Amino acid sequence: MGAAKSKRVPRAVREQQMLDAAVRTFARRGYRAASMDEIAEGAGVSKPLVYLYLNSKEELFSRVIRRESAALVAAVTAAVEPGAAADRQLWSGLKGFFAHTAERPDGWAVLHQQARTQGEPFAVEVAAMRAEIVRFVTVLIGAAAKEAGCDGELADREVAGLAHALVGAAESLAEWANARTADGTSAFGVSGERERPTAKETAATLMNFVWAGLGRLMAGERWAPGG
Amino acid sequence: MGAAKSKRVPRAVREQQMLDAAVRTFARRGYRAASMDEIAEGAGVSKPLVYLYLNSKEELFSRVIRRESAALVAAVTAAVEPGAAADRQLWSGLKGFFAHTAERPDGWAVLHQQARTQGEPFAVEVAAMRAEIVRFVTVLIGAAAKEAGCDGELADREVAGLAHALVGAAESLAEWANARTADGTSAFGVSGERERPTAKETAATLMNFVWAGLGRLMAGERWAPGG
Amino acid sequence: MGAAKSKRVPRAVREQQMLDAAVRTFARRGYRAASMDEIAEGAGVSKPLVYLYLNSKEELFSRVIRRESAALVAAVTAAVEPGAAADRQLWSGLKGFFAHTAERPDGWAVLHQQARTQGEPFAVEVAAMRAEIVRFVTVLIGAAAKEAGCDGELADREVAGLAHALVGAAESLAEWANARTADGTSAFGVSGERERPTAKETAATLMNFVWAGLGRLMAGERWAPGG
Amino acid sequence: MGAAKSKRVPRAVREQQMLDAAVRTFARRGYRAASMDEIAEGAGVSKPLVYLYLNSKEELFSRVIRRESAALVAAVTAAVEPGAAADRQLWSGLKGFFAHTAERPDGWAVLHQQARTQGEPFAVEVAAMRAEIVRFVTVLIGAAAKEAGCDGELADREVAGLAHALVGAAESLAEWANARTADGTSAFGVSGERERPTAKETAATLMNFVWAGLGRLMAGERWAPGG
DNA sequence: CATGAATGAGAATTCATTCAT
DNA sequence: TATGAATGAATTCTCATTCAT
Repeated sequence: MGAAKSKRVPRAVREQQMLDAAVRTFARRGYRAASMDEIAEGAGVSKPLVYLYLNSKEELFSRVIRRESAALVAAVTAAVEPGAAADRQLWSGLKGFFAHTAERPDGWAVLHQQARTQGEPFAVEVAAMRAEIVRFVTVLIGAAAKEAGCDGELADREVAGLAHALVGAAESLAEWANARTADGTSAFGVSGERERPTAKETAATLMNFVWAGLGRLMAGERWAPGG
Repeated sequence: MGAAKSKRVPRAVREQQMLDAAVRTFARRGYRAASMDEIAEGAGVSKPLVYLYLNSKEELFSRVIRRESAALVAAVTAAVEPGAAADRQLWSGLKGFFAHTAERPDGWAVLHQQARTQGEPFAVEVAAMRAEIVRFVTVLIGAAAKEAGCDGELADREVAGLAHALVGAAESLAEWANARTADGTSAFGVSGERERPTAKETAATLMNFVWAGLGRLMAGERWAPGG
Repeated sequence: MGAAKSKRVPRAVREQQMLDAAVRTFARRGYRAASMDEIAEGAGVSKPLVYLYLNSKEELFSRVIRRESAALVAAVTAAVEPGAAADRQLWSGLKGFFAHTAERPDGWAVLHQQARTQGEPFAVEVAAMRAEIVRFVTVLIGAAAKEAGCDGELADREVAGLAHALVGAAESLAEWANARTADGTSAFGVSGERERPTAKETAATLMNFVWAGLGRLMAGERWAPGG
Repeated sequence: MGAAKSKRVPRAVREQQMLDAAVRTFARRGYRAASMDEIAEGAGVSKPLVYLYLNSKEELFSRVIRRESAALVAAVTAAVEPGAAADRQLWSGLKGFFAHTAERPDGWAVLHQQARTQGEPFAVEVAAMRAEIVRFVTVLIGAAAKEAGCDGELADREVAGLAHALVGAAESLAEWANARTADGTSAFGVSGERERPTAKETAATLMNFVWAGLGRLMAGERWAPGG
């Protein structure tokens, strides 16, 4: 386990190795339970070197959060087709999101599960990235409404709510799709009754659900307790 | 601070005091960062007594999870009207859920944020409760489909997916509605631009969104990438 | 070495044992080089107990400084005869000072050598005690001048300077008299050419020198480079 | 910060730069708290170079002590007028001493405060220099006694004691005159009520006090408790 | 002459847990 | 029923020191 013994590596490379190991460890153990010893060993270096380059556990965690945040945003951004219709943009964005989170489950776990539950210094960093994505989705939904020619039907407030719900649902699905048991194996086994869904399938499920609801709402239909 | 000094309290009562303190502490600090010292002080007893009754930190956390899980399930169960139509049952269940999580934010935080991120022994316990709720919702959606006379349109698999998404969305909203700032105060202040939403409002928002989408899906409409 | 194994000792007693060990260790090694491990072992307890009672190395050092300061001031205060003539008071105070520093060489080393060289938080505490003693000596010299009927001859500024010099000289002599080699043995051995001087002798030496100079100055005699 | 980047500097020069940085750092932080990192950075070189030239922290500190000791002795020696009367020699020596310590406060702090409190290897080195100075002063006082024609009055032992006291007093005054606050600024500010005294003033203060006392003692006058 | 990369050893501090009463 | 006294085992972080280039 750990990287193959490779001495005298340039700093930039070593730092990435350390961040890689840190992502793994933080994802599996959580911020507090992760030990710098384990991270150093995972990176194939001694602890002092980790401190020399990353200064402290707190800063290391911050660096991890920032790197994974940036990677996620980049993946989603790269996936969308700029000029396309709103629904296509949303669709491609979702595919990109699910593909990225499936590819880097540890990174996603750190962002979604660990960073958000560690309070002030860290939760804020993830919140910022999340806000950026919500904003993007809000714009898309607004555009879709306009394209559908139903400007007045959806209040801004409602659009924002929908965006928030959509993002939340996507996060939930991503977590579920990447679920893994404690021993690190996938929760979807050959012996299990179902296979791990592909990013495309997951995106379709969500898109389907959301777009249908959206259509009705734009048509002015609401649910009421009385009904 | 803590309970007023009261000696010779019967065991059952003391245990509840301890669990109360533990919920508070685990919610605010997380499992690892919470110290048995703080919990004992919060309960107004000495540490050895906590160990005498609850045996270990791990067992204490388990007990907390089980107590809060049971309370949540009980609250939701008590809220639904047994004989009513599926949509009304869902609606009242959601109200019950949001009301309970709003009333016991620490309990919800322990279940949703802390227990799930601590791996094997604990995550499993919450997962069991969650599965129970998902099953309940699945039945409701199935019933709704039958009531709407569209048996064949929704595959079982799809129903399950919808139930999962619905539960996930509800969790997301509950977390958001109970958000608190680092200093422990509510994120929705008198001076803020918006008030903390009531359980009823939150339930309505979700119900609206979900029911609309559900209706369309049951009518056989789907979104397809082809546009 | 260390206290005999004695379990279950009341807190107040244990704290004194810890402070005793700390004085020894700080005196021999200096603040930085002293390890909490060594102090704990010296006190015959485990490290966590030291932290439980004294909180941190810094606070432990503070407590040591305050305890030793108080003991020194108490010893000097107890030694002077309140109603006596100024010179007798000075004499008895000096005897008390040298006796105390001879009896507790480690305490004196901590105050005089270690605390003063550790900067802000600690140096200030010793400085306060020292200032108290300088003030006391200043008053005595002033009284002596008045008794000798030479009010105008000695300016206040000069009196203060003399007090300062006198205290400095006493400190210097105390350090010298208690000098010990690195292996902890007295610097004045049987085989050496001289015995360690008694407190009385040291006091006499200083008193003699100071009083003589003081007399001349009060008589208005000064040294001038031209001479 | 540190010296301007200048490559390929001859060894002798580099060593002095390192010693300069070391004096600064040891004076401000103490032996233990001073880090080789800080010293290297202060000297504007890499750490390995420091080790290449000075071998170890211990040896570096030794070199510092020896350099500063030698400088101090040289300054005092250069100041005295060889053929002059004893009192003039003492006077000029004191002036030289105070001038030197004022000019190199860090060097003096290392000798007087740090080296003496670090035990065996270092304390001995300063002690040796100090002994040399005490011997010099002893000779001067003896000469003065002879000049004053009072050979028998002062026992050798007493002369030695006086020399010791005189040196101690001088050290004390030097420390006091060079006192600096924690933030590194002089304790005597423009805004303060008094200016930092000049070397000449400090020397006069001490000379005055000592010479007066000395005179009386040589005249055979003693203080006795019986008073 | 000079340095970027790397580490073994040890420091302070915390915490879950137990013992004796 | 209840607790003051006590500790083994980590954990984060620092530092003097060396190697390969």
